[in-house]
Parts: sequence; structure tokens; C-alpha cells
Amino acid sequence: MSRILVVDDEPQLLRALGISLRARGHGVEAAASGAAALEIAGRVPLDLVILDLGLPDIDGVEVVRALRGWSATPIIVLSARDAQADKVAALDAGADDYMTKPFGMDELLARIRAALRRATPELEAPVVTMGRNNIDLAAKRVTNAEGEVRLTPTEWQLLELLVRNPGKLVSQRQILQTVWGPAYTTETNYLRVYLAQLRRKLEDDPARPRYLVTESGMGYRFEPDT
Amino acid sequence: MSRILVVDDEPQLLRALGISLRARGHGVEAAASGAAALEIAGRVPLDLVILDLGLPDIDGVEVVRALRGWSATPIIVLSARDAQADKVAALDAGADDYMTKPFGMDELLARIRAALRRATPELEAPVVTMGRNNIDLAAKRVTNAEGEVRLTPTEWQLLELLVRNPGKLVSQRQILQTVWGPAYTTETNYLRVYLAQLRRKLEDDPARPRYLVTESGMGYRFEPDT
DNA sequence: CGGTGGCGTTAGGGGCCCGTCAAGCCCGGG
DNA sequence: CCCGGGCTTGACGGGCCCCTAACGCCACCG
Repeated sequence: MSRILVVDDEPQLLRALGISLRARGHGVEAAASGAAALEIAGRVPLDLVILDLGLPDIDGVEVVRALRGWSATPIIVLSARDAQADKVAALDAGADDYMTKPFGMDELLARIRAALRRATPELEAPVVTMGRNNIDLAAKRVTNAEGEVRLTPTEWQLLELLVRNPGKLVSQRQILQTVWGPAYTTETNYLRVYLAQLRRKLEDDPARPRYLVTESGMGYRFEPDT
Repeated sequence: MSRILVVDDEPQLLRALGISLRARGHGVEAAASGAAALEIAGRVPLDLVILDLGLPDIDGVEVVRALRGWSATPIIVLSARDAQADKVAALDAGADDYMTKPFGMDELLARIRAALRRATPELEAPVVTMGRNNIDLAAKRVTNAEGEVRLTPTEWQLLELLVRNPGKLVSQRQILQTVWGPAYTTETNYLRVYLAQLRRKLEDDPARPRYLVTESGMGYRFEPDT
């Protein structure tokens, strides 16, 4: 899966972590000193470094600084020291996370997952799919194979509200209040008109809506596919 | 600098954090409930979310999950609960970091710096092409075959904001706020005038803009070619 | 079978938003 | 003092969006 370097001078922690990580499919490199760590980091490409600050040779913060000189690999620092100044120094030197010993293995593994998750580019924008349409909430645009689907501001607000509550029923009152304002909670005509426009633009068969569903007498619901 | 949302139901922490962050040049949004947090996150683009789990309405982990449904913004979780299970749940829901209350402000600020640092790749191609024009963001210059295109400071700020968010819609409010300042969020005339000037200088056919696109009633968008 | 309430659909007009132009203002340099 | 570039302000025309209202449809029920 990923390649992880564990730097610690306690053999038992090294062993325990190695077993846990390997069991999850990661490749594990081990080092017991700062010099060894830097040597390995320069030799093999790494996805994550777990670094104990209490090393026999080099000060851990210096190791972080040296690594940051040429590498952007995420670094999780472990340390027996709990003072704020130590944490600030390590984080500002370039570390991504700081855990104080003793720590729970579950928490460390969770922080490792978090670090690896955000390290993987995952460049794809967070996009909601709706049949053949892609809804990009960040860019505020809807596209499909034929190009861009043009939505008016009101149409977009309505769609956004429903899509941000996938599978959940949104009451007419709630829709009217957030899209048109608190003074319009009885103007249910607006809903009918704009839902129709959205369905005409986005549904394959607007007469038989599959994604923008009506719950009669209650409200509307965005139904994500499968 | 960066735009940060702080979610907490303790007014004092909200105030203290707001002051510290604003003093460092960040824009700060505040919310006291999960619903308010989600509403703000949907309205303004954010660079970081600081989220207290002990909210009066929605469970904090649910807020994390909801945000992750459409947003990749880094999330730092604050909580009074120290159990490993809580940390693992929040981190696996998509949080980037987890701090237990009470915490030191210096450490929190250091973790905020770390989160913002790794979020901004900053090595984006400093030169963007826009038809026959080359936009050098680092040198703040626009050139084409005929030489340099002279832009006024305001024109450049506007262009830079749009180009730094390629494909994304930038609201009129946001443009006015970042280019002219918070007191000018209603002066939409400025936008019309300066967009026209930019298009006259940069677009092949200023009457039919291809790169600096208007989204009526919402804002503007820089459309990179293919 | 006729009434009723809720929903879908359509079309048109008024008004808002945007693009454009030009004149006035501010300020620093010649 | 004048001058020029950049910024602000206002006016105007056109296009598009929002609202509105009317009608048809369906389900339900007396």
C-alpha cells in the first residue's frame, strides 16, 4: 500500500508498529538513529515518516528540518516531552502531527490513516453525480457529456440545498426559508416552478423524476443513485 | 491570508481564537452550532475549519462527515473527550487533527500553521496561459506576442483572484471584499467596469468573453482553456 | 361521479442585472 | 501650476431571470 519509515530507538515499539502496519499492507522501513533515518529517506521514496524525537545521535527537530529541506513527505512526531514549546518547535520545523508518549496504538494508527489520506493527491474535486450530470459544489457548476448545464442563481440554490442533504427529506417550509427567505414560507408555487425547471435540465425523463423526488404533502428529496 | 471557520459554543474561546487569528492576518468566520457551521461552509470558501465536537445541536462527528461529503477543507477537531475511540471516530470521519481540551493556545496555533502549510501546495504553475496571453503570477506580469500588457493595480488584483481559482465561481461579494475591502461589498459597479477593462485588454473578442465569464446574479469565473 | 387539494407545466411581462461609455475626481510628477 | 493615469460615479440600453397566473392532471374521498 504505502511505504512508511519508522524511526525509534526502542526495539519494542519498532516491532509493534511494524507488525501493525505490515498487517495493513504497508511497506515498513525501520531506523534506530537520526543518521540512519536520513540515509534511508534519501535512498527510498517514502509516503510517511514516523519519528521519535528522543534519538541517540541527532536532535529530532533537526531531523525534521533536514528532511523538509528536500522532501514534502508527511511526518508524524512521537515524543516523551509534553511541553507546548516542544510541540510548537517540531510542528513549525515542518512536522505534520505530534503525539506525546505514552499513546494509544489505535490513535496512532488513526492519525497515520489521516496523514496518508490527505497525502494522496485525490485531485478529483468533490463532485456529486446525478445520472449523466456531475455537480461540482465547490465550483458551483453542473456539467455532462454535452458540456455545461446553465443554471440560474435560484435554480442553483435549490439544487444545492437538496444535494447537500442526500437521501434526506427537506420540507417545503425549509426550502422556501433558505432559498427565498423567511417571509416566503407559504409560496409553494415557487417550488413547483423551479423544481420543474431543474428536472427539465437535469433529469433524463423529467416527467418521471429519479433524483429530484417529490414527497407529496411533505417536501422534496435528492435521491443519490445506488 | 487564509479564511478560517471557528465552530464552538463557548463565546470566550471564539473571541480569543478570533483575535489571535485575525492578528495574524487571517479572515475568521464564527459559528456556535453545527447547523450554522454547515450553512457558512456552504456559502463562503474556506481554507480551514476548527470544530468543537461538543455542539448543542448536531454531533460533531456528523458535521465532519457532512463537510467531507462535498469539501476537502482541512478540519482540526477540538473536544473535551480524551478517549481513543472518540479520536479514532473523528479522524476516520475525515478530520485532519484532534486536540483534547484543555489545550494550549500556542500548540493550537502551531497545528493551524501546520494544517495551512500542507494545504497550500504553493508550487502551482506560476504562469497561467489565457489564450495568447501568459500570466506570470509570481512576477505579476502579463505578456503576449506583442509585448507586455499593462495592467493597473486594481486590474491585476481582480485578475489574480480569478486566475487563482480556475474553473471556480467567485461570488461578487468575495471579489469586492478581497479587492476593495469589506466596506465595498455592494459596489457592484466597480466589478462591471473593471471586468470590462480586463476583457478589453485580454480577451480576443471582448464582447464574447471566453476566459472571464459572467455567471449572472452569482459572480464571475476564470475558465482555463480545455 | 363530481369535488377537492396538491402537484406539474407553460407562457408572458416587468424588473433587475450586466455591459458600455464618458465625465469627474484624486493624487503624484513634471 | 498643469498634466496624466488610475479610480469612482452615473446614465442608459438590452437581455435574461424571477414572479405570476392559469390550466391540466392525478389521487383521494364523499
